Amino acid sequence: MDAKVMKDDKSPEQPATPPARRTGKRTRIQQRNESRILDAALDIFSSYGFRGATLAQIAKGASMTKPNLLYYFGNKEEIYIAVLSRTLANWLQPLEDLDPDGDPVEEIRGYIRRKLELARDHPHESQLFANEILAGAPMLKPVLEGELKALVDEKAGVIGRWIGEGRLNPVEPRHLIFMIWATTQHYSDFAPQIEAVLGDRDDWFPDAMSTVETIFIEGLKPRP
Amino acid sequence: MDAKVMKDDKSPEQPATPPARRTGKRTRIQQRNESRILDAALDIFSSYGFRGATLAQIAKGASMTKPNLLYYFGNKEEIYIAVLSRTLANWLQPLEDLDPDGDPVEEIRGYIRRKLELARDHPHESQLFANEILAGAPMLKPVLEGELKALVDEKAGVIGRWIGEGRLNPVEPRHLIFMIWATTQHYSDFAPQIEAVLGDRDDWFPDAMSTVETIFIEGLKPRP
DNA sequence: GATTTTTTAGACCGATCGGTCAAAATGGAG
DNA sequence: CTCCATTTTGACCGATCGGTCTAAAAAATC
Repeated sequence: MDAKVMKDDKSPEQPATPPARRTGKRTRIQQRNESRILDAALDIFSSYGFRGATLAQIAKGASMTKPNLLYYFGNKEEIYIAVLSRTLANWLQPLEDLDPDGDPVEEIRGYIRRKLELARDHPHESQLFANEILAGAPMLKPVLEGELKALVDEKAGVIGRWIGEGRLNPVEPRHLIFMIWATTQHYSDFAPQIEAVLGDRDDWFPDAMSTVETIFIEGLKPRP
Repeated sequence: MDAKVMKDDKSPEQPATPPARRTGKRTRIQQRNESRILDAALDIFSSYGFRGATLAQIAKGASMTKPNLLYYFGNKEEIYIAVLSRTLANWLQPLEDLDPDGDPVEEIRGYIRRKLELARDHPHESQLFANEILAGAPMLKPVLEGELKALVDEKAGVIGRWIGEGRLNPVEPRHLIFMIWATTQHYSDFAPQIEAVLGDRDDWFPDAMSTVETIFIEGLKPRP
């Protein structure tokens, strides 16, 4: 397997292979089963990665037989790519929302909050990418070097300008972005560790948010 | 597989099964091969996790045949546990070095530096734990709830005392520790992403260190 | 209700998985 | 060199992997 997420620009979520009725549209059964498959696949792939996941697990999670699963997606890699693609947009959205014309401190506070809420509400999506990148990002590398790098470059420029105007402490903008990714995604990716250390309380969000916010905001706000 | 790293306290690194000569000591060949196996296993397990890794890969990495590998370790899980155990000490060391009697800001600066150097110099060890935890920490959970939780509780107490004395800004100490773990380990675990975004320059350390240091230190230093 | 299309699943396939075994090769001590 | 413990390996095993094929069941169309 090697690197080709997001080939077709049209029909952003259509899973390639599955049959199209004589009347061009997709059946309700198709829609239901495809989304059930992608949901189950996200569960499994996000825990075990591409190699560690098995079609049997995914089929079971989607409450169907393995051949039935392969009726909708040609092979394992196709499912994996479909899951990655479906998740990619949500993944990039919060950074895209960083507004160059907003107040620097408030924009960064908002970005942190959006990422942390994403970590709380959709941990599997974060874990999916974590597994992919740990394995060397074989499928996602082109995206990282393309779309992601472009987006980071753009937003790093914005942050750099804020710093140049003296509205934020001088830091390397790209590494600031990495830090925000790291701290927020940590609450998804290392959830078992956090639960173990905190003692399984699932109300970590307020403390996490206030601590992360304090460090970043106080760390970035220029001293008067 | 389920949860039993670190059962025997004596002989901290002895891989259980392998034969002991009539004269009690370990052969040079044993030592050489065992360490080659553990090195190779770290490479593979850290990329693909327990399930995704194969004995054939590890054997190839250790330049031996698969049955030969299984002459030294009884099965896959035994190798995995041995690798986790060998890595555990280094993993916990930096936090243990946090000195309650030191200057709070300097202690935290030192802790960040030690963790970031570890991320630069031994990325595979970080990735190994990342994979284990992403998979739900099936083997490591007892360690997380035991040793790790105890260590974090202790050091959180220290940080809490510093905060009580007004020597650090008020944050939740455990989440501060999580943040430091997250930001530093990020440079190991997400290395492909960082390289992709930065454009493959491998001199990220200085910028990373100064940015991380600025945010944390300025974020924690009480305003006069 | 008949017919055609879409969906489902049982049986099965070669490849690879983790692991075994017995026999050959090697190493070290006398 | 001899002898015996240690190490190495080729052949092999059942289970599971991703994936195929075919035929029946179920929907949709007429």
